[in-house]
Amino acid sequence: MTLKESRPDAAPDECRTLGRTAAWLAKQVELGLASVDLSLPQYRVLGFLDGSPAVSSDLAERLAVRPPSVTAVVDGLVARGLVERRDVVADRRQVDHVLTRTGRRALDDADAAVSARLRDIASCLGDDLESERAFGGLLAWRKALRAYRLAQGTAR
Amino acid sequence: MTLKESRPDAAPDECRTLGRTAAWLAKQVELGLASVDLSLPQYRVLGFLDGSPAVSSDLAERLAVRPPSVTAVVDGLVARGLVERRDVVADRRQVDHVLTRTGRRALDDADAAVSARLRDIASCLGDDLESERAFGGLLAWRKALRAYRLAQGTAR
DNA sequence: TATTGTTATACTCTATAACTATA
DNA sequence: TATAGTTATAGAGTATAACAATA
Repeated sequence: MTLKESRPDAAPDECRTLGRTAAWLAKQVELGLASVDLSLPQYRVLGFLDGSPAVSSDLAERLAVRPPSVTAVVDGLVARGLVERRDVVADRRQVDHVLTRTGRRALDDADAAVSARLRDIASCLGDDLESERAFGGLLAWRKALRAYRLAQGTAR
Repeated sequence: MTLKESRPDAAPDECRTLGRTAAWLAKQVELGLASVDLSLPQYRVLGFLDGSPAVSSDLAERLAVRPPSVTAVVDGLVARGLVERRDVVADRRQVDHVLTRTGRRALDDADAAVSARLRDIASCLGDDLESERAFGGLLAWRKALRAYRLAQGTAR
């Protein structure tokens, strides 16, 4: 089909450029999020806050950004009423972040929008088995990212 | 092997939040790119220019951004000597973009850095079969994205 | 003194609107 | 008149450095 696929020894090359695929996939996620007026960083924050609240330093570590970036992203979410800042009584330097009811709804909408777009794209494979391979791969990456995070946590 | 065999009624929820995984994976790609001082948009441009040159409008369409964003991102790459702008003789309004030798090297380095990080993460799965499922999934997404792009092109 | 988070500031990526050059 | 791309400008996300409040 393409130039690369027709070459006999293309297998190593296919793996080498797999990061590009992840980069394009990320753009598709962004496009899906645009329909619910959310950015990728905002989506990550909401997703992390889903389940339990978190203080600023937790967010910075898990989002892999510096503290001022957390402030900036959360500012936007607070302004829209999706996240609420709360004082921490035990240590008054810290700030807790909780998902509001509106925030939960926004996250649900975002999940739906992105899922729909991913399904749309996967459906272009035509083959159900191949499609399952795509989503199964994403499940594997979720598992891997969790394990990786855990490993980083213990190594630190 | 299939998604639903592990837990009977977990599939809907697991699929619903799969976009979050793509979002986190994107962050990991960004972190990998940081080691070669490249951003996700820059990486997309270099990857698209790999193989053949492209005029600005082609880039805008394929990157899914507006024309001024192309100018901005390419400005940075031109300043670093990774991309070269060239006049198009047939239509002097257009501007062609080609990867320089330095740009090719930067792209190779980026591919290597991102691949290494992805392998690092996948290795946390412990299981080689599961790891293969992760990378196989990414291959499926690459195929899907190509098919999707093609479908969009014909539909337009 | 050390730590937590914010403010000040700057750079990149994104957009829209207005403009230039060419067709 | 229409099209390709850039410039002007603004907003979001990122960073570093400096600061305030608290431990």
